[in-house]
Amino acid sequence: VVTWNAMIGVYAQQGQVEEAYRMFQSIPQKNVATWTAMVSAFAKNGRLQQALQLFHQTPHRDVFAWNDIISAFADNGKLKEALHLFQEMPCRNVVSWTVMISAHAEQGKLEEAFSFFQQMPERNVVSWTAIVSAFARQGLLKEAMELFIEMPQKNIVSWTALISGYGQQGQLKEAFHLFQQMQTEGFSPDNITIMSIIDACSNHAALAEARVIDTWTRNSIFKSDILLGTSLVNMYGRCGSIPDAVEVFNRMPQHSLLSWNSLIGVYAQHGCGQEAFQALSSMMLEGVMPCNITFVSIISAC
RNA sequence: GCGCAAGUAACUCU
Repeated sequence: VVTWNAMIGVYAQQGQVEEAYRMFQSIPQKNVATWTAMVSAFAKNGRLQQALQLFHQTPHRDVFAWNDIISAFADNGKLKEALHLFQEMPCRNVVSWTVMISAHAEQGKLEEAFSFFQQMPERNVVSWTAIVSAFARQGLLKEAMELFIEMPQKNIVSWTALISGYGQQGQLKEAFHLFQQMQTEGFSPDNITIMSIIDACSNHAALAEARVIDTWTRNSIFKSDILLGTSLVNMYGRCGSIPDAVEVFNRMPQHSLLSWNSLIGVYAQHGCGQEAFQALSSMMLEGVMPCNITFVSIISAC
């Protein structure tokens, strides 16, 4: 049963809801976890009705099952229903409360989110991070920072939430300072941390900072992947530096269609038709087939 | 033991 439950989760993650459901039906002895996994599978693929229906059929619903369906409603923007279920549920745990925090934060209802945070009987690092993130995303950096300082334990997610808040507000120096500080305190940034800084540099056309983060990814023991490389290319494009964009691109061990599109897009932004065409033939030499987006970029480069 | 909650994100146009 344990294995089956896990497989439902795997199918769900890949968007194979039908497969998951077929498997679910064939499982002889289901437990609550089986049902919850299936409800979650429906929910994550936007099948709220089926999720709800199955939830109602679930025997011996526990707090996990309840949290799951509440979170499903919340994810689909049905805050009212989520709240109602939260009030109806027989018992709540820290996850239930945290779902309410993030659900309200998502809708911009910061006051409510904070009120849930204050009312909850106990908090963990996830609930703290949820509230820090809520304030940070709204640009209330002072409040976010205060809560961050106050939180008893931090992890990489908490740090990233705060950093990305500063990044989105264009407070790059502060974002970088936090980036340093997190490492001083023993936390290694991951792809998500880096991506949020890249995004900040891109959106604020901060070339100097862009180079700092690029250099960091090069010098640290850090598994950079295609997605990150592609984002660096885009970042340099938005910061207006073609040479830097080309250099990161060439440094990438693998290029996907999207990486090529990004490079060509950078050329396009700067009207470099010649280079765009060269890139087009290079990509085909590498065996990557251009798509319509590629051609749109090529055309606009000319 | 399995199922629920927190951080970022792609390329063109919008």
